[in-house]
Amino acid sequence: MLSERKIMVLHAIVDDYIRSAEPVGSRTIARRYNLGVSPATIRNEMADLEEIGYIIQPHISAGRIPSDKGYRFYVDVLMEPWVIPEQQRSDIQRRMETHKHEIELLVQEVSKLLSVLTNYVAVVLAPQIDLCMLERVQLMALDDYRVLVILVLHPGLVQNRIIRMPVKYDPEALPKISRQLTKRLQGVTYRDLRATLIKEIQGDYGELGSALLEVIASELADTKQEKVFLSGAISIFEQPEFRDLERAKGLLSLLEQKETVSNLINTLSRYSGVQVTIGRENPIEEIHECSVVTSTYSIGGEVIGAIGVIGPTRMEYANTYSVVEMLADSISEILSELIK
Amino acid sequence: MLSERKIMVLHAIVDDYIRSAEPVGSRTIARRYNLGVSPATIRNEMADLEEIGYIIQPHISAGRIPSDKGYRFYVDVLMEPWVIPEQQRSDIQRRMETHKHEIELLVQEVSKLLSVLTNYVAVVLAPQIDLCMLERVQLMALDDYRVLVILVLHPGLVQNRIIRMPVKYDPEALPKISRQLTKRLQGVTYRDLRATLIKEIQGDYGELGSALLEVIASELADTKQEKVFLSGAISIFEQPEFRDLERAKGLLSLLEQKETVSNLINTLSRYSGVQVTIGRENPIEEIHECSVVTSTYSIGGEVIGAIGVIGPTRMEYANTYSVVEMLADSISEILSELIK
DNA sequence: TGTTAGCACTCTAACTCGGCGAGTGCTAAG
DNA sequence: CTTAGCACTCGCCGAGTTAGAGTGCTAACA
Repeated sequence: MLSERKIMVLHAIVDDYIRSAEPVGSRTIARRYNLGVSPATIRNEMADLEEIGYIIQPHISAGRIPSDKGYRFYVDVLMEPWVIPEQQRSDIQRRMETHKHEIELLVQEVSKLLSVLTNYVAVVLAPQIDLCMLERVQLMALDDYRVLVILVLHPGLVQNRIIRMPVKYDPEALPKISRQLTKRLQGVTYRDLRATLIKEIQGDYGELGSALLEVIASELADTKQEKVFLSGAISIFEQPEFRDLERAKGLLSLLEQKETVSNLINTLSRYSGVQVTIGRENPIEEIHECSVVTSTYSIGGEVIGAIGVIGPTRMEYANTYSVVEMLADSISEILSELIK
Repeated sequence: MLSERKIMVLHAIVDDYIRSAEPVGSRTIARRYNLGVSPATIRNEMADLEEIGYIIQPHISAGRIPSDKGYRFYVDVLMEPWVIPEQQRSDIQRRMETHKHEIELLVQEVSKLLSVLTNYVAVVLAPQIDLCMLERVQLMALDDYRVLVILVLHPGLVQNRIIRMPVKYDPEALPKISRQLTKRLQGVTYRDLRATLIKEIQGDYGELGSALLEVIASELADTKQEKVFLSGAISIFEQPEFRDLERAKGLLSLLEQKETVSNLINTLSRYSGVQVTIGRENPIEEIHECSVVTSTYSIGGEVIGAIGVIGPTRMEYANTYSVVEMLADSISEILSELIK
């Protein structure tokens, strides 16, 4: 549909604009990317490209910039994958390995890496326990009143909570109740745990057991909000498009709403593989001038979290794409290794 | 040393400047705070106040603004404590109670409250486990290779980690080793845990025990960095002094360095009670134009964390002071309640 | 029919400049 | 000691100007 030359012109415009953040004029293209034609010819091509909506003229006496549609074409068709140098790859691997012992540290490290490697805002959603299935329940006596409840969830995540019984209890009874609970609750997702517990209160756990269940159920937070790790929020100030304070403020205040960010990344990474969402394709108005590159990561094949990068639509798509892809893969690998 | 009237003038300047962020002129003071004298008289007083360093003239044709020394005098002498309305007090209590079941959520909530109530940047350091003493060690078999290690620390904090043994092990042996370890490690601080473990490897834990100790020691993160919860970073844009992008950037990039922030708050909150640090009194250059109000919180009398607020030197000191004081007290109370 | 040079035109960004207003310090009188 | 009066300083704001970049159109050329 597009002539070879139009594609080359579009490619040149996108590349140049990503690099310089300045509207690209016909003369610049003729000079810098030698297409073998004069500026006048390029002007004609640009007029056509504008007509079909791939590029935009901010004002009449300026060059052109890509539209969302133009970026989309670039990402889908033109972009050449960027290969991360082996050296850097192993650096990254090494830095992640260092933190593999504690999931939160690992996730935080990934977030830092993402922002450093891309120079955009990085978002990492910590492994989501909501849909994890319970593998084991263990109750442990701490003292006359307090009990430590340990919940081991399927792909190797552990939750614990100290609860306080209203009356003294018999520590001897705990192992049996633990076994019973494990049997009953195995396979229940964390999300459904509370409801299930409430049903089970009527079960044959004895007086202590029922009391325990009641306390545990009441102590479990109703909805467990997903943890979000942000890095590089400051980097938006490096982008000329956020030199305008109002716009920067808009994005920053969005980023402070962890839940919104978490929902956003979850929504955008719905499909497997790396997803690129450009400008107005985004569901949130505040980032209609941003693009988001996301991917999911998994433990042992189960998708359990997501990572993403938020930057201006004028983003280094190729580079960002590769980095997101690689980090998502790495984190999956390391986490999966842990539970083997 | 200062005449009554000079104090009134200084008070007026600080109050007005905190409110308006505009240099305060003699006429304004005469009009707004009826001291019963004319602008000319006030000008003379202002000239004196400037001479002894309490106020500053940004440029010759502007009014005066307080200097760090002026703010210091205000905080130490003039400031009238702000009483938080009972209604608000109970609102806060209620919001905190909601999250008391999970320490991290609680801490995060406090951070949000701090920033909302003060309109400045809030920092909350999560309970520091480094100096907590071990109360109990419990090993739990997960499968043929993996062991769940649970460390219960003194004032009711729990750490856990899954470790993977290089060879199959005998789950039956775990309870005994748990008991032994608990006995030996009781009272050791988390910080010293690793070193102590390495020493203990030679102990009489049997082959499995020694192997376990070795793995645990190697899996414990060397230095546990303190968790920092920030809120309201966006609020700095509400402050006219940060309308200048460069300055805002400076502060924001400082805030992204969690470790620096954590050290800062730790240093400033060294003494008990609410501490106010003004402008150049701060150890970090980036916040020489900011003031920091901090306090510590504790569990059962042991100081275990700190909270703080960072804002421009032109800060609502009275209000901020009270809010920091109250939230620090509340969090101590709730946490102490938990371990009773 | 496609390409190119030339040219008039448009629009923005940056700069200059003068006037306005707020506030001061000084002086002299009360 | 206080105050009115006054000359002076300086930052801010808006208007006007200029330079520069880029365009679209037209006409000539291959």
